Amino acid sequence: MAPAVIRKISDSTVRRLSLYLRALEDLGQEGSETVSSETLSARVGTTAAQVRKDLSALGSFGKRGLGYPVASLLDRVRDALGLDRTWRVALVGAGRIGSALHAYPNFGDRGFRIVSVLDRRPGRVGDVWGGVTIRGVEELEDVIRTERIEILILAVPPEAAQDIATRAAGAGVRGILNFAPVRLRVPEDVAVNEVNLTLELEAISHAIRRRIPDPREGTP
Amino acid sequence: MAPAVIRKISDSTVRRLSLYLRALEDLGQEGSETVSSETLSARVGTTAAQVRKDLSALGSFGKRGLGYPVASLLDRVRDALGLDRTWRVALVGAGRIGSALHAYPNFGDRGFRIVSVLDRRPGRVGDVWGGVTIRGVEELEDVIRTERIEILILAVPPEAAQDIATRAAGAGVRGILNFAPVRLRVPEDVAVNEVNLTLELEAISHAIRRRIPDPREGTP
DNA sequence: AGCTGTGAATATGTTCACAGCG
DNA sequence: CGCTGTGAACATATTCACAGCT
Repeated sequence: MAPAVIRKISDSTVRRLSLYLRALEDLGQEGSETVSSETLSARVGTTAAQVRKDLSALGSFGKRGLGYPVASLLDRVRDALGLDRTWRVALVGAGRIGSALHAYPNFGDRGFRIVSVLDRRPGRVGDVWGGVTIRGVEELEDVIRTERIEILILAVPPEAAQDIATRAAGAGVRGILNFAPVRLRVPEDVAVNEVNLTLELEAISHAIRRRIPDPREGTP
Repeated sequence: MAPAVIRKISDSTVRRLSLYLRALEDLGQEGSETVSSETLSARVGTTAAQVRKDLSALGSFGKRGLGYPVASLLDRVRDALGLDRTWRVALVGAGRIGSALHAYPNFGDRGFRIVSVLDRRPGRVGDVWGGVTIRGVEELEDVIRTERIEILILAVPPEAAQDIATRAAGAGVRGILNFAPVRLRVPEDVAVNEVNLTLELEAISHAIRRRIPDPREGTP
């Protein structure tokens, strides 16, 4: 069962698969047994052809004339995203962003379990967050090994990020989600994803400027 | 003098401009008067050719044999991103993510000023965050107009996001940074950027799986 | 008929390579 | 020389369009 993913899945397709997943969960909830590429594309804001191309990377199993069976498509998409298991995640940085991420319910729903929290500041160490006691960042390697951490969420100041990433990679972490606005250098076999919040606002700022000027501009 | 937008700048270039900006600020801080495409590319993790292509969209003013003057390049990049001014931003959603974003220092450094905070929950309304009193979300249109809000940061539950986006667009907001995992439908003249935290973790999960194939997945 | 799956066509983004200026 | 600026080559991603299954 569950044949391996056959084709190479591109980055942009992977990101859309994540969107399809959410839409499919909703459709399942609503009782749909089957869904067409047209319907799915409308839900996530792309085209029907794009959906078919993306899903064809998971193998062909849509029913012509009918659409895709929601339940098995859900399974396939979850498999392709590696969500057919739970992931052991550590959060480094117990500041405001760390706190928000720790409480973010969607992570747990998708199988990402934050099983450890670390912080540099002695004042934070020993605090308990939802049953997890915050440990000092000097214990990083130890935590990764004994807790079998695979993914690290980095929510620390930029100047601390590279050192932690290097140590984490050395201790065997396989992926890092980085919120610090610095480009991390890590070994090739560690997957890194950067979330740069200021960049997102700057992209909006640029887009607004390129569009039709705001009629209110110039009015005091 | 108003910044002359010369060429159409692609989305991927805009995102890299934001990275160059941070690198250039660092370089300026370190006292560099000039920087080569090679050096800049190394700092942000791209290629020298890519940097030159990107910067050529801002007009040609690098010095051959020398590189780009850091100070004027900074100005050009800021202009291109629309950062030669401050932006009036409202934050909707005073939960954990909202709280983290409100305290995020980088926004203010780049000219994004959160001048208003709104929340749906009566228990939050009236609280004061850094000098800003939280108002009820029913006052959204009023706040946008009287406070001249141009950009909205949406940090509300997914089921509330579309309604707020629609109302905000109607009241004249020009851009929305959306943290709710739903695709917003807004008029064409409103710039939207989605930040989907679960998607970022899922992309990592997929990448980890692709790198070292699971031994069970060997069957052809 | 209805809708998928996919090559072929197109569009967009990246890298190459080199002419030309300081 | 060294390094930019850029057309041309290449690589990727998206859209089209239609043959073929159910």
